[in-house]
Amino acid sequence: MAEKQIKILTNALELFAEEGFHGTSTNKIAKAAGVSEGLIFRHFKNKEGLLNAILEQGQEMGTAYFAPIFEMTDPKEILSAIISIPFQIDQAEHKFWRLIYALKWQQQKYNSISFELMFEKSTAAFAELGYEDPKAEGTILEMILDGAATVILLKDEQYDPAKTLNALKIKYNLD
Amino acid sequence: MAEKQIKILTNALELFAEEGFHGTSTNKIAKAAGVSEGLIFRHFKNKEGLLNAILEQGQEMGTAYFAPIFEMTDPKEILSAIISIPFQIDQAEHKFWRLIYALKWQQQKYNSISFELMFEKSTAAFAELGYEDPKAEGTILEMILDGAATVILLKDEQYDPAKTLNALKIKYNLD
Amino acid sequence: MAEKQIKILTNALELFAEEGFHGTSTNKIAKAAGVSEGLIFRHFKNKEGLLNAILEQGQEMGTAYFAPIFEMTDPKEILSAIISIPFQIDQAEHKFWRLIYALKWQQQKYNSISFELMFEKSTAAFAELGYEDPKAEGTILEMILDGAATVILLKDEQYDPAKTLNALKIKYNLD
Amino acid sequence: MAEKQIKILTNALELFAEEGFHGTSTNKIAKAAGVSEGLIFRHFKNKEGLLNAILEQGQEMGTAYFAPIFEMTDPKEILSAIISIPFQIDQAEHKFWRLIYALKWQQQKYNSISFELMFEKSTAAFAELGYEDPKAEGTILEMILDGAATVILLKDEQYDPAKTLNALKIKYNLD
DNA sequence: GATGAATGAGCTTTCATTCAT
DNA sequence: GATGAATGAAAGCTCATTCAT
Repeated sequence: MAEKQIKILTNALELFAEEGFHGTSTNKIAKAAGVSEGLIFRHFKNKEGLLNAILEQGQEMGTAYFAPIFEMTDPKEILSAIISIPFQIDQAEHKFWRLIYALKWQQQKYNSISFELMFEKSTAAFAELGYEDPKAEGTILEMILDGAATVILLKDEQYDPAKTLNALKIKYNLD
Repeated sequence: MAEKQIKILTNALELFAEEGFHGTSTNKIAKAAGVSEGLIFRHFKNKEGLLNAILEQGQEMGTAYFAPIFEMTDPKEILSAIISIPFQIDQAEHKFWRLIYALKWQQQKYNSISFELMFEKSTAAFAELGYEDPKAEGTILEMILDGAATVILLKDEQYDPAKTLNALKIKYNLD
Repeated sequence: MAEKQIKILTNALELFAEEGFHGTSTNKIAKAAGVSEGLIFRHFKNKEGLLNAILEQGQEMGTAYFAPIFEMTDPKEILSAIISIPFQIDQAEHKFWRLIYALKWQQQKYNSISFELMFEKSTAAFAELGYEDPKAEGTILEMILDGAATVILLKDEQYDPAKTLNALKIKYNLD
Repeated sequence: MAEKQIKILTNALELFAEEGFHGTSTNKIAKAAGVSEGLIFRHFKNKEGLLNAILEQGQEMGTAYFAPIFEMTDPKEILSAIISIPFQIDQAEHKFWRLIYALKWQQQKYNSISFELMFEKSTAAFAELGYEDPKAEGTILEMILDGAATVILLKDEQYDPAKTLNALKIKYNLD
């Protein structure tokens, strides 16, 4: 991929994440990337095409988190892994996940299937561990994941990730 | 407040919640409200003024949830009340909260102070109940609230609120 | 004439004079006059009707200056009277004349016939006094009148009217 | 400068001069220039920016008139040169000066400093020539310039420039 | 007479997109 | 590949004007 193409992707990601898809003009992206506005359309055809390119590129990032979990069998290990996901987001991926979560609220189209699968996986794990209402537990875990992502992505500095994750694992007897 | 003014507010809320602030044109709002486009600007001056009017109007709704909690003293009662908040959102308020949560992701300006205060209140309650790391517990509770709101507002039909809330309370010995 | 009607006329005159006809909105006039916007149209039918009302009202002011001159017969007296006109504009009429002169530049429609007549009158006077090129002298006098009005109406404070008028009269042997 | 950019400037100048800044819509300018309306804003950012561009471009025209005068030393030559200025406006510059003079009446912002300097220069010349009240004479000259410009720019056809200028010079013993 | 809600046309401006170079 | 001029549609907003009260 050409250098300028990457610059467009990077800057578009950042702007989309911060100011929303509709709130970001192609003009602004071009200026941020130090590139002519026309070039965006040579590379991506559409503004929406640009968004999709960002999403696809991030897809791999997502499966890197999820794939290993789907191969686990020990329920405690599974839950521990799932619960740790949001706490592992590193600085480089921050903007991408911020975009993913922001898009959730804007349109239905941008909803990954991986999350659904993980929900089922966790419900099964809770069942295996003898929880009374595994489906409710799965829902709660899903909430915790969404909530953890929200807090981590929106107010990073105000909490201690290690301690928080630890307290969470204790709550599920996973420590 | 004039009848048409209310129609504008109601329809704008709905559209903003569904398609985002930037994704909703004043033209679309006017048509949805059965009103001339100019009227929007006579009543609210700005598109942003319209958003603020919606937010201010909803402010009262927010304090209705929070105010009673701030006067409670029993820690278990406090936590139980806080944890129940997202599950009490009724259909009429649904759109409003969807908008509030969507806005969280777009700019810092739209962040209520009530949430911060509630976080402190819950941390104090955890401390009083003898939790080992009250601050971490407070953070987790905040995550659960954010996550519950996310799940409730975005995929209402897929879970059983009563059972989920119950399982949550059990987890905190609040049942 | 009703009190509010006068307020509209006064404020419209002021605003038209300062910011131009097209540069002044009826909304601004209404606010300046402390009156509802609708009232303007009840009294004057049109924005242009309002302008015409101002002009007609000022017409009398104009003839007050010109009428006596048209009855004079002594050429020196005539020229002296004509030349003095712009220096006699008092504060109350200032805004009105500013509007008249500003309108000159905007459309042809607003050109008074009185000026033409005065031009002829002065040319006749110059002829009677034996000036070599009375028509050229008339043109120059017209220029001086226009120029004096321009200076007086646009930078009132920067000159001494008495001395200037005096020097002018000397130049024409009218002292 | 691109061809279309010039077309915009030329047509905007003409329209502004004839119908005023506020009386001319960008739509009308675009149509007159045979250009899309958007292009105006790509090149000039603002409607006001377009006006400024016209003014700046004309600035040079102005200094072409004034610069040589500021270097003269002979008082008679100076006065003669100053007095001739308005009579030298040629057809190509006509519209520009019409705009300049029209703007004088609308806001203070559009007032050139060159005129002030010339006023001082003429006052000094009158003093050197032994006029009794040089400041009053300077004011009168300023009036004549403004008035000449007014007559020339607004009713070009109705007078004989050569004869008028000549009569003026005689009046000042400059012939 | 007077208000202020309401309108629709038109305004300035921005936007995503195209195309010649 | 890359630019930047150019477009047309649509955006947000203002305007003069009308009308029920």
